Amino acid sequence: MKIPPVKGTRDFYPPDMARRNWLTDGWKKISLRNGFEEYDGPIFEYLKMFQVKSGDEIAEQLFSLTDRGGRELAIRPEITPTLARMVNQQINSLPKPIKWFSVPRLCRAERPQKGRLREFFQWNIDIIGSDDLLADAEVIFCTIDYLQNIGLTPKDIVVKISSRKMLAAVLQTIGVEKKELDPLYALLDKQSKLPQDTFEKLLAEKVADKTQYKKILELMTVKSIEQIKTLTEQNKTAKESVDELERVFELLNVMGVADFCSFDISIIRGLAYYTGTVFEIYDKASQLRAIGGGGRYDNLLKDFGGPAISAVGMGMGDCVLAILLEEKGILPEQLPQPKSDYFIAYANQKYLQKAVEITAKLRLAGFITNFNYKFSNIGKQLKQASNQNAAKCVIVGDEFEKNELVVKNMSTGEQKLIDYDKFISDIGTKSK
RNA sequence: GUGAGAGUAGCUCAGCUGGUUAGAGCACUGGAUUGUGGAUCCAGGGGUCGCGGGUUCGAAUCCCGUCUUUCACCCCA
Repeated sequence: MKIPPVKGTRDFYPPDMARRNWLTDGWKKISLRNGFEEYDGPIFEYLKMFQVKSGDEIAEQLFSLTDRGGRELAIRPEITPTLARMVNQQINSLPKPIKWFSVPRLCRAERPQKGRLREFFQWNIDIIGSDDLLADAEVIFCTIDYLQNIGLTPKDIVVKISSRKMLAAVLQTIGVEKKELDPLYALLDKQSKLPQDTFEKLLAEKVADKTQYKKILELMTVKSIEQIKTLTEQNKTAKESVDELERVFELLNVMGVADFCSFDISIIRGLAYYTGTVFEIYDKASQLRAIGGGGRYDNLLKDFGGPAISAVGMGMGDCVLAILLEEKGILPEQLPQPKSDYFIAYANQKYLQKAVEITAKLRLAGFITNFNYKFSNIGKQLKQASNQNAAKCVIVGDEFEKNELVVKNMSTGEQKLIDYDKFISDIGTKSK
């Protein structure tokens, strides 16, 4: 019986696994150098956990199960609720700000399409317990640090940044009621995906007041923060939020990553819990869906039964990123060759035993070492050695009668006779 | 949930206006080469042409259904 792989999942054959590791190792390396510590949680949680901040529609896109004790569980579709739970549990003993990162494997029962699968990996970084704009800037910097590190430039990607707080304040000065904000966000967020006339039509349906409608439309065309200052009569919150956003850009400039960043009023993010800075990373051509995104959220911990502590975070999935890197020719280049240190060849079946012994000694000393189970001629064994990218090949042959081995450097082709005892005593230990 | 395209060897695909035994490249195995690799040449293994039904003397090829997959919509934490 042939059982196919499950829809929306991937098999990672060794070359794929090498790429995946290259990607996730990069996430980890950059997180650490930006001062984040790694955490992880269980791959499943109570179903309820994922229903707290989102409705039933999202619950339909969960892989859920009932365990034998009747508990309703779900495989995690995101790690933020777990993070909130973990932080809440130890909130009083953790030094602030908490800077944590994770690379969880997540599952969502959505229909797969380009850049979206049912199982994927997502890099998450969060700074909890600081409302300083430095935290906002640091999260964005860390994100760019990674993207830049793997070879992407401002020609390839752009981080579009805006502020929920500012948008809310400005919309309110225009006259939009607070309770109308969320449904309006949903529409404004789609502006870039819709043809302009469709967008205008939908907006007109949503906003009955003609003056309001015009002002919103005008607001959504602004290209700089400067324009917003002059666009509306200022109220205190609006002014404050504009200053804050400018401060974030100033910090990003100081950090030397301003080339990657641009203000974009249409960045709102679907999620209701964002309260301040919001940002999304896109490929420059905007051909792909967002590579990642994040922002400041003030109520998340509280929603999970903790204190009202401000936080800012970012999430980036592996699917879209991999597509972009593939297109840019970065991923294939980076594919690490499986590399071994030694290949032990034997010229005659009677030396097999010795070859096994040498292999074991080298392995115990930390060297990646291989040999062939089945005897074949030296040419074949050398071919195998080069296929395995062995740095050196040791040949156990008739020289061994004189207590000698042939050690061949596989890249130069150079080979020499080495006394067996000397070879063994010189093995040393490979630094790990 | 809605719509469109695609399923032929391990992979990428050709063959498709029906016609004998279904092909190529890459990969794999063996040989040329019984002690010297990466190259080259030769040979070999590997297929229920996604599955089921229909039309036909004859179906990989045409028709219907079904499954899978890709892409788009919805959604996007």
